Order: sequence, then structure tokens, then C-alpha cells
Amino acid sequence: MELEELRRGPWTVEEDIVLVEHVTEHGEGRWNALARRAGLKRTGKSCRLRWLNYLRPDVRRGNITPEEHLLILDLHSRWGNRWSKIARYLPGRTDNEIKNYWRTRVQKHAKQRDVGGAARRRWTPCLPEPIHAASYGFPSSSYVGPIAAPGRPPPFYSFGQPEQAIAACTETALSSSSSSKDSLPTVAQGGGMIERGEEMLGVDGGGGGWWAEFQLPCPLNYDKLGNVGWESSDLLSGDYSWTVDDNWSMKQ
DNA sequence: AATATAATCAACCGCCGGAAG
DNA sequence: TCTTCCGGCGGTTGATTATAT
Repeated sequence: MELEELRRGPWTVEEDIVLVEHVTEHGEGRWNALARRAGLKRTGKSCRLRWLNYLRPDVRRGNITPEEHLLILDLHSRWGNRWSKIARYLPGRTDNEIKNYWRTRVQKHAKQRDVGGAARRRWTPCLPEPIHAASYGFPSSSYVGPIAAPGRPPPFYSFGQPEQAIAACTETALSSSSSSKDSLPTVAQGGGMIERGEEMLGVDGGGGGWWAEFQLPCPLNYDKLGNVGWESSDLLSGDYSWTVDDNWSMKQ
């Protein structure tokens, strides 16, 4: 009986008002009980989702900013489709919104650029290098290749074969910890991601060989993007924005 | 102006892990 | 220890809106 009465589909303004009033009064959580108490003919799950994705006062709506875009790219390259985890780094943004953004904008863009295998697979220095360089405060004019920072391993390497890339990255990643190498997964032909705890190591083929990226364990410093002289609008229009995503989407 | 197609995004579904009984 | 319930998560769907023809 109760199940038959449950409402589905878009929420009405009246339902929203009731939900907001009850959450304001009783707080979040216990969603099933809240739905019953409020007289909402919705599941607790539906109430929770509506609140978190739409009604919550601190939820931010509107276009993703270039800075948020970059952050999403970076965090996705680390963690993959861990949307809720990524969302925690973008205040006011919901996992649902980021997930939708990724699927509709980023994957679409990557797909559109997927014209011809050779072009797709050619590794050219692109966004990651300037970002990493900028995050260390290197001006773009001084950045000519793999970069390093005091006390940290260089983020990028060049190798002839994927095995070498994996080995070197692994070596570097493990050198500062006591972790065992036994649990490292193998990388499929054509590239892959090595996961070790919270870190992701990306490996992929390139036109002249192989490259590997060592993902730094700390967030990038986007405040220093100004050092490389970029305009925010450039970040969304330039070709350089997508190679990392292409690599990732190819592996999906 | 009408229709078709693409893009967007709110909402649902199923699965999983943890807490409570 | 087992079972049930609940909340959280990622994947998917479908309605709505925008854009192209």
C-alpha cells in the first residue's frame, strides 16, 4: 500500500518547501523517518538526493569555472570516477553535477578529438606540464622539459618502453615509503593507471615512445597559473586541455 | 515556423558497506 | 554471528531545453 502511494519524478515547489522546513527543523539524516514525519510521499533516498543536490543552502549552481574545470581534470586523473571524493574539493558542487559535467562536456570533447588513432595517441606536451610547472612557480618560458622541485621527485619522465616507465615511476613512488611492490597491478598494452593508495600513476604510449606521469600527492597550486601567462578563457578553448582526459577516456 | 537532433541535468536504480538490533 | 535497515555511491535514464536543418 505504502509503496503504491510513493511519488516519483520531478519535485513540486510544495514538496521542496516541506522538505526544507523539516530538514531545517530536525537536521539532515534519518531520511526515511524524515520523509514519513513530513508526510512526503517520497523515499528517504529521494529526499536525501533532493536536499543534497538542489535544496541545500550552500549548493552552488551555474557554470563550472575554468579553475574548477582544471581541478576536476586533475582530480579525475588521480582518482577516476570517484565523484563524491572529487566533489569534496569543489565547495558547493555536488557529485551529481560533476559527474554530469564530465560525461556531457569532458567526455564529449575527448570523443570529438578522437579522430584517427595516430593523432589521438601522439603525446605532445600539453596542459599537465604547464600546470605542474606553474604549481612549482616555474614561468612557462623557463620550462623546457621534465621539472623537479627540491625534496620532490620530478613529475614527468620519458622512457623508451612502458616497462621502464612503470619501473621508474614505481621506484620513485615507493622510494619514499615502505610499501611493497608486490601489490602493484600490471599495465595493459596501450597504457593504464597504476593505483597505489591515494596516488595514481598514469602510463601511456606516445608517438616517439612512452611517457609516464607521476601524480603528485598534493593538490596543484592553481593560484600560480598566472605565472605562465594564461587567460582563464584559454583553458577551455585550447587543444592542450584534453590529452590527459583522452588518455583516461580511452581506458574507460 | 516546424521538425529533428543534440545537449543538459534532475532523478532513479542497484549495489555495497556499516550500524543497529 | 546473522539479519535487516539505512545512507552513500556510481551508473543510467528520461524529460526538458537548446540548437540545427
